[in-house]
Amino acid sequence: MAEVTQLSGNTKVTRADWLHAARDILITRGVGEVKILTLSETLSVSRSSFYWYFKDRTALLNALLDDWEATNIKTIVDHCDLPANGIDQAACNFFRCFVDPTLFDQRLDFAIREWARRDPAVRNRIDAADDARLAAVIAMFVRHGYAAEEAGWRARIIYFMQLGYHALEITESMDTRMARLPGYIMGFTGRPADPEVVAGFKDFFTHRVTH
Amino acid sequence: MAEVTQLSGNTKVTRADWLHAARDILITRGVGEVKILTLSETLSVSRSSFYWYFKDRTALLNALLDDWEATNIKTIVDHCDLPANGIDQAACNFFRCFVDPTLFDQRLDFAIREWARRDPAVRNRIDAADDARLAAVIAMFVRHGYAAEEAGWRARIIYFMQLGYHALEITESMDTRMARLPGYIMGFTGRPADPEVVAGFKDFFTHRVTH
DNA sequence: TGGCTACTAGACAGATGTGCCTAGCCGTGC
DNA sequence: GCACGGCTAGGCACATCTGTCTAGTAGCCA
Repeated sequence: MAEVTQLSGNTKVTRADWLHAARDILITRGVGEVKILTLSETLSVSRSSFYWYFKDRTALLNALLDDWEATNIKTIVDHCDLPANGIDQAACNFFRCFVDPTLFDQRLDFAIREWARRDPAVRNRIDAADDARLAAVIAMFVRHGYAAEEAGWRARIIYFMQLGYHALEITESMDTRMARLPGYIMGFTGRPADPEVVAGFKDFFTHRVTH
Repeated sequence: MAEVTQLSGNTKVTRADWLHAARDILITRGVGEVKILTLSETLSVSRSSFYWYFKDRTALLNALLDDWEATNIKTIVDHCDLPANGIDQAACNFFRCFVDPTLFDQRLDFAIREWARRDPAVRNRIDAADDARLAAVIAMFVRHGYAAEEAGWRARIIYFMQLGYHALEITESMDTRMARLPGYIMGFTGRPADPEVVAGFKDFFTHRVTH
């Protein structure tokens, strides 16, 4: 919620407030539930005030889509491009995106996918996002000595599996998930994981979450 | 659409017609778009006629959920339990569900998942479904000589990856998908696939689709 | 002080959806 | 041949959401 006292004039909320509230609803309830009436109630502002900041509901949705595109693609691609000593280390870099919600918001990603089912324009944009991400993962495997073909199916397994994991929205303790990490790395890369690399990832995770 | 001429009395559509139309919308547009008004228009029937077959909209949605539960869990569990000479064969049995839409409707499964985000009761039912399916896949690996722990993470990789694959709703030719099959089996099981098994699966696929 | 700008409130019209009620239609069976 | 029961049509009341229009309000600056 905005700091009302710091706003000039008669202003009660900002454009960013509308966007933020809309994003929350998009994630938790889906596009169909992103309603100006509901948002105005949660923001305690008149509904008609919305039209000062946005032309109409579509303009709001487009802004949400732009925000998603700007962050959720780049994060994965960047993490795949990070330097790594071996493929186990590289895989862990990739995993970072998926255990740290500040890096990559999977719930937002799935909300967009659901939206894409109804809107061809959104469909095109998320297809492009998947292509870009998959290309980055493939390049990661190739860089660590995998042949193009093997890199292709390994990249698909690791990327699709991460998506599938979050599609389930499993509520699983991080301990049990971490316990399976060496197995996952073995499965994804075909090579056993260096215990130090595994320890390093667990370290990253605990530090990320605590603060 | 129903064979109107074969219906007795003044009947124009059956309860099954309403269900079928609702299912189509649920899959293509999501729960929120399952509207009695829309359905009545596609069925060319008065909207109020709906209330003869169903108490209200909720009753219709519950019926859809029951139908999904009755088919989409059993199919996967049954295919995991099929006899197989090796794990490559067993994996192919599992894959059958995902290449034959008549066996398992992934789009329906994802429509239910989206619905679960808004409805805790649906959430519980799909969680139970995932547990049952995963248990069946784990048992499949154990039956083919994998230790419990390895069976656990391998089952998760193969099941979550299939879900992730369909979460993307990729439009990929079956040829390119089939070309990656030996690689996928290698990745999922950790063992190379018997070429005969691969050929057998391709055979199953072409025969299933052509008729 | 008084006008300007940026923003907000509330009323209105209209679209779309639900659920209920009543009247009516049409084969079937007495 | 007529009543009955299964099914349908359309109207009514009500709720929800959108977008527009007009009036109004609070700070800023001349």
